Amino acid sequence: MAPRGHSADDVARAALRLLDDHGLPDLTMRRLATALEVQPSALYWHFPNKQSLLAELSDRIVGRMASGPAVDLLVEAHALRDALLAYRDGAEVVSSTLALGLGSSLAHDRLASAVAATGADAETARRVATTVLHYVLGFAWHEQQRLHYDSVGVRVGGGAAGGVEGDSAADGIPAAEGDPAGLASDDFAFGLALIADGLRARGRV
Amino acid sequence: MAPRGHSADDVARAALRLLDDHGLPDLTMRRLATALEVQPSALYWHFPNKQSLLAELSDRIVGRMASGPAVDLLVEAHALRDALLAYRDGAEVVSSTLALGLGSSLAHDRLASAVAATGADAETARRVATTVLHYVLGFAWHEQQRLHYDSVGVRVGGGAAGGVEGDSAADGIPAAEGDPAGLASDDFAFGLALIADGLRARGRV
DNA sequence: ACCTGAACACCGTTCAAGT
DNA sequence: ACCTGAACACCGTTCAAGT
Repeated sequence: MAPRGHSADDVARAALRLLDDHGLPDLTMRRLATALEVQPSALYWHFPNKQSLLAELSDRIVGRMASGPAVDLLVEAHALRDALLAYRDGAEVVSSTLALGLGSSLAHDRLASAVAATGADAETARRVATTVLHYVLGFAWHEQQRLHYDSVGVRVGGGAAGGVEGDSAADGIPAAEGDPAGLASDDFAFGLALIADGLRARGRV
Repeated sequence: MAPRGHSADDVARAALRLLDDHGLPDLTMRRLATALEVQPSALYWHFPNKQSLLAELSDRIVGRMASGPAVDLLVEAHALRDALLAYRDGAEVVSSTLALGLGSSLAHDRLASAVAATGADAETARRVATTVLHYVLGFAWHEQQRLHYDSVGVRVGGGAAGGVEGDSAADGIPAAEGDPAGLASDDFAFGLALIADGLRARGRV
């Protein structure tokens, strides 16, 4: 019953479970060690540091995108969003990992392939993929954050006083009012279609 | 000489300086307190917690966008990027703050105004602004991260082993090869123009 | 109004040593 | 190959008390 002899895969799977159950702030090396019934230091035999563990989680999350050939940009973008939303705080994990230059390039590669399939040159495909990737990551992160503290009921107003005399509304990003679980999807599809239209318009010129 | 009687503005300014000089990971409440020659607990008289302090910094960074009427989407988007890049780790601070639903909506508002100025309805303006906002934040964050560890010389390769048998290249996001300080700007303008083209194409339909 | 002192409950990481 | 034990150098936050 006492589990001795963990693999790196065991660690990553336990971490993914901890992430999904309790969120990124609670995913600490110490809690993970407790979940695996080992000392914190034991984790460093499997991963050199926490960031490389997060990169592994990022790859597993993005890995949920289908493995067949990428043919359609909108399909791939939606698949990426679905993958990010499949785990609690998934968008933040992937976003941060990619921003650090870590993690696999699977998402970017699949988006670029889909663009290239329309006849675009490689450079254009790369750039469009970058645009869509940043859009999807940013949107999903924001969306996931709202889903989370909507469920907890937390909602914060303005910030502390400051010298800058901005008469900012200080209401955070203008919320998708009410957000009956469909509005966010509509907004997501809108932005995506906008970019796709831009790509098509480019083809006409 | 001994500085007694700090204001919230003093704290925010010192924090902004610490951020710009040493980066977000080194911006701790304890280091900030040391810089101000007070005890860490003193900071909690001015800000209820670290996140609200970061939200104030976010507002000040975004506040660098011009205060006149917003007329052009591309101009506003570039102004936002410039504001984010003006402080070390500025994109991450603003990105995280907005993802948490904190900070002012100045950036989104200005982008939306610029879109509305082209005759678009308010709903479309809101959605386009959201699309552009996420794009700019994601792009700038990624760009800033690379600028940073390019200057330090850090570059990381693949992740730790795992169960998922992905043959991923594990080289991070395909870099803007070489990156002679102009490529990133070109890529940024490309994605932006793509979205703007999409908006125009929409007008034609 | 603004701050100190002291504590609480944590972190990530290293490293010699064990089996 | 995989882990323990113990330590190092930190964190954010609270709160009574001081001036």
